[in-house]
Amino acid sequence: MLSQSIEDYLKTIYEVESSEGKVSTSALSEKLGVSPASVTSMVKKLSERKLITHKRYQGVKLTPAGRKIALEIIRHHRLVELYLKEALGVPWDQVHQEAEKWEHVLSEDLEDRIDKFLGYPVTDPHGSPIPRRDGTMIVRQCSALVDVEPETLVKVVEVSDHDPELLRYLGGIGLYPETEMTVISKQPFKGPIIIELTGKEYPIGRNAAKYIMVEEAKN
Amino acid sequence: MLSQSIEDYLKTIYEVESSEGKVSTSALSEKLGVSPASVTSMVKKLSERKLITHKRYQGVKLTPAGRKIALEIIRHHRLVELYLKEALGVPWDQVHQEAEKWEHVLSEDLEDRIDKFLGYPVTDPHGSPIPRRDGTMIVRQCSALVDVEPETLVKVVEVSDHDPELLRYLGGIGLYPETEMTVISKQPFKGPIIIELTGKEYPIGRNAAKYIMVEEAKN
DNA sequence: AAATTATTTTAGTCTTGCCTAAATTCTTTT
DNA sequence: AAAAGAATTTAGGCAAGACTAAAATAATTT
Repeated sequence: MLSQSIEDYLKTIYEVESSEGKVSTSALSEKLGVSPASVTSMVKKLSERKLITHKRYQGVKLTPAGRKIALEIIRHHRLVELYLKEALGVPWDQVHQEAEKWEHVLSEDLEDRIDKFLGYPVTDPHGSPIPRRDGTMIVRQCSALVDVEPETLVKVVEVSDHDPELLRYLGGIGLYPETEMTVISKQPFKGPIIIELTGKEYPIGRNAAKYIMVEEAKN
Repeated sequence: MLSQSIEDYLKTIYEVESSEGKVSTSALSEKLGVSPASVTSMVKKLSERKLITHKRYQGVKLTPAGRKIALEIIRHHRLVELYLKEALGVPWDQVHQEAEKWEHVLSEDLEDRIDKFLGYPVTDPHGSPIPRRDGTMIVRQCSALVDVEPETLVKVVEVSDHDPELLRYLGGIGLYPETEMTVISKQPFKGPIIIELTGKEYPIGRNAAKYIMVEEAKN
């Protein structure tokens, strides 16, 4: 059995690896809310257990074994998120923090029951793909809303779950995964991006727009 | 926030207090699967926090504050047991071990949602009463099956959840809380108790019969 | 290239919750 | 009432996982 701490590290390493490529001690320190020194010592332990590889001063990489575990945890997390929303009506801005705790206590049996209950879903409430049980995951090609040219019809693929406030705002205007919308304009001087959705226009800050992933919709 | 360990201690103290009256270090040591010395040191800590009172060599007692917490944990445990059975079809002999983990990670919000989903239930799948949110609990008057005189019609009130094997056996013969059955005879020399249930007769070992609580049914 | 700054690692501590072995205290038996 | 036995507590340690402060290394600026 792995400790909750180890599971959190592996999950976070996977996430940083996907979003930033390189996984530095300081990045982990920041994401995990733990001192850099603590990261160094845990990194040492994970290396000894062959869950990651590490070269001093050069960041870490998951081994296949480590990646498998990371994806199991992420699978738990995303299944739980969707389950809480579907079965218990938990609002989508709250599912993340609940799932942070549940992901560590989900048995295989319960995982299967939840998976079945949900009809073997492929994405969570934020549009993130749910890893399959065998440790594979289908990643959809998409770009950040902030990088899209104006006058493009796009479909929302995924929204970051890290900021509940953003999620509440987006939910409020009806912006969910699979929603189609048009990018109207990008205001100058780092101003907001204006989108049109169900006939109305809304501003989205550039920063927020980094966390909204979209794909071009065929017209 | 209380550690999982502290929550387990308080819950166990409550349970031993109810079933045995006195709560000795060794009883806790046994139930918690921990050395007596470890119990002593945790007891010291819980006393300092005013969650229990303790007189050297004389056992411990919950304070009102400690009892409140114990009942919250037990409420979580029992709600989760019932939820897993009702919502996800987990067999009644497995819900206990799952709930042992979930009870520690259930938020107030989720507790309420589950409670509502279940229609504000008053007992768990084993017939144990679910404590109310205010820390009160209704205890039903009942006696152990092993103490019932033959030729009595009884109704099952509660079955201990500590032994999955027993639960599977009982489930197999259709013996659940609220089931009515007749005690036919008690075989001599500590032999089994014979009960009749839906027209068939079944033997129940004396030891098992200690863990089946019943009340006299009005004929 | 040297100096400054930023990142990472080492060294040494702390807390929690467990352990074993030994000492104490209570209980029961003789 | 003394001895034997059982239960409890004390003493001293260990592992996990965090911390701070200081040292080492890398990266950037001058």
